[in-house]
Amino acid sequence: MTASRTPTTAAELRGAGLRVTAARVALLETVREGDHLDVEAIASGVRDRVGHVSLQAVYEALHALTAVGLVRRIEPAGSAARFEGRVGDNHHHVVCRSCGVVADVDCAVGEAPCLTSSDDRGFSIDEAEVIYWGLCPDCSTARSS
Amino acid sequence: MTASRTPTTAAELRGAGLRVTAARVALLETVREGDHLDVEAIASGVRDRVGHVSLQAVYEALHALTAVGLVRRIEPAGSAARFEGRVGDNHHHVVCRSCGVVADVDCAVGEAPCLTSSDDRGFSIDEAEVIYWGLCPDCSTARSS
DNA sequence: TAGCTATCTTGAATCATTCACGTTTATGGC
DNA sequence: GCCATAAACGTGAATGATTCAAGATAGCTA
Repeated sequence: MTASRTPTTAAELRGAGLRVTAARVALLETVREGDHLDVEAIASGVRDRVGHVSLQAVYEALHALTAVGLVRRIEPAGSAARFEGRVGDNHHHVVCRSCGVVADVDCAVGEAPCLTSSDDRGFSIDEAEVIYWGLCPDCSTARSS
Repeated sequence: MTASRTPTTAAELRGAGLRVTAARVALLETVREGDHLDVEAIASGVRDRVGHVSLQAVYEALHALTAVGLVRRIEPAGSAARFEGRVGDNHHHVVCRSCGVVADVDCAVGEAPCLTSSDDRGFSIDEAEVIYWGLCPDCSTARSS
C-alpha cells in the first residue's frame, strides 16, 4: 500500500503541518472542484463525501487551510466569505453587483498588478487585492430587457 | 437670511434629491472631517453636533448618501463598513492587517488603474476596487521589537 | 397653510461567524 | 502494535453588524 487513494491531497495537508482527516481531505477537494463556494456550500460538499460534518469544523478547517495557504479566502463587500483553491498566482476577481457571482480574472498590467502603490503611506504592503464590480452576462441581459 | 449657515452641505443634499435634515448635514460633515469612520463613530460624531440620533437613522442616511454618491463605503474583508467623504476620484486604500487602520493611496498606474482587466469574462465592469494589505508604520515597528 | 411622503424612532429579528468546553482521533515515540 | 498528547471535532450558546417592521414626526411642494 505505498500508493493509497488520494495521495496528493493528503500529502499536501501533511506537508503543511496539518493532520490528515477525512473531513479536511474532502474539504480541500470540494473547494478545488467548486467555484468560489461559500461556507454552506462547502459544508454541503464535504457532507456529500464523508457524511456528517459540523459547520464549526468546516470553519475551523477553512481557517487552518487558509493560514497555510492551501485555500484562499475572498470576501466581497456585503456578502459572506467565499473560498477558492487557486492559490499562489496573483489573479483577481469580478463580482456581479446583482447576483453576487464571482469569476476569476488575470490583471491587465502584468505579473504583480498595482503591487506597489505610488505612495505606500509608510505601510509595508504584502498583497494587492483587486475586485472588479459590474454585472455578469446573465444579469446584464436581464436588466436591459 | 438668504445665506444661512452651512449652505454648501445643505445644497449638496438638496441637489442630490434628498431632504435636508440636521442629522444628514451633521452626518455628511462628520464623514468628511473624519478618516474612514465606522458607523458607531459616525453616529457618535453626529450626536456631538445635533444631539440624539438613532443608529438606524445613521444607517439609513449612509445608504442614501452612498446611493447618490456623496459618500463612499468601503468594507475591508473581516471588518465592519467604513465611510469616507472623498468621492469622484479613483483612489484606493491600504489596510493594516494588525490594527485595521485605513489610509488613502493613489494608484500606481495612472488615472483608471486596472479598470479594464485582460479578460472581463463578459462582465460589464463599472468599478475597480483595490485594497493593499500590509502593516501600518506603528504595527510594523511594534512587531519587529 | 395643507398634505404627501421621506425621514426618524423604538424594538425586535436575522445571519455569518466566533467562543467555550467536553469528546474523539491522528500521530510520533516506545 | 500500543499510548500519550495535542490537534480536530461536536454541540450549544453568544456576539455583533446590519436589516426589517410599523408607527410618529417633519421637510417640501402646491
